[in-house]
Amino acid sequence: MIVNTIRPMKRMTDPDALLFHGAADPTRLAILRQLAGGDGVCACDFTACCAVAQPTISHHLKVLRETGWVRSERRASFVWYWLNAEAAARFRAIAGELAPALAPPPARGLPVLNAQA
Amino acid sequence: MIVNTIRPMKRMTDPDALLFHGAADPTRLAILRQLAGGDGVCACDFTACCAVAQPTISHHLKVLRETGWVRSERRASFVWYWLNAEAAARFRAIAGELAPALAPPPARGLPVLNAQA
DNA sequence: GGATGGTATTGACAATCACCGATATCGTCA
DNA sequence: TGACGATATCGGTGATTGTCAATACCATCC
Repeated sequence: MIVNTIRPMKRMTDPDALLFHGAADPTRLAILRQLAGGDGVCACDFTACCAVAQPTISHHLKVLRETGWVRSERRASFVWYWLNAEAAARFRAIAGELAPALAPPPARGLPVLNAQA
Repeated sequence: MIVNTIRPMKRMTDPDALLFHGAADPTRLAILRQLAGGDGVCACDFTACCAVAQPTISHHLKVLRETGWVRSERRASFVWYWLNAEAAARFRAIAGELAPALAPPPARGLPVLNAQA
């Protein structure tokens, strides 16, 4: 038995899944899109794009930071954010990995295992 | 005021965020990777890749179906799954959109709005 | 028809999440 | 130093999620 009875809480062990989790929210995706447009965005300019309060924006920026999507830097009273190039590159790599040839036709064989239908 | 006090439950309005939500789990990402390798995988072959019970696999397959990642087809007692080419293509498109030039250097200007630091 | 095996659904539970108001922190300016 | 603006953190709440056991569904075989 691999799974023990204590519910081992193994969630989000895959760093790529964590990357997806970072982008899997409308507000965060809007932030990422705004960041992709330019060379850096002030935190004060995110409140316009999403209909959420300031603490919520700050929370999502923290999630994006923790999932590796963005990096930040304080300048005077403002905090600037920009896309982390490594995360974007990794994202592209996964995209290429998941869609190697975009093969549409389904197979016609038998299952690999338990093949005694 | 855009946000009313009743917490309008506007989650997951963006179809792209929904797509990412589908892949934002280690088990589901493992399933997607297994699907990307071949021309179709029997549901009975997913239990090997992830240390979860059969109902959990079935649940994740349902999520992947609902988020547009996979399509399925019954053949005799087995159910076959394969990657939805449209979803993979959409993913590639967003990945390219999020990483247009991978510009690393941060900006040095002032905020677009509220620019009186 | 009955047994069998693969898959989906149901029900329940703990963990996580998105959200906000209130408040704290930090930097600038007068 | 004190006021002020920008951002982050804290505490709480309701919704969603991942997981499993039990069970139902469906197709095949005897």
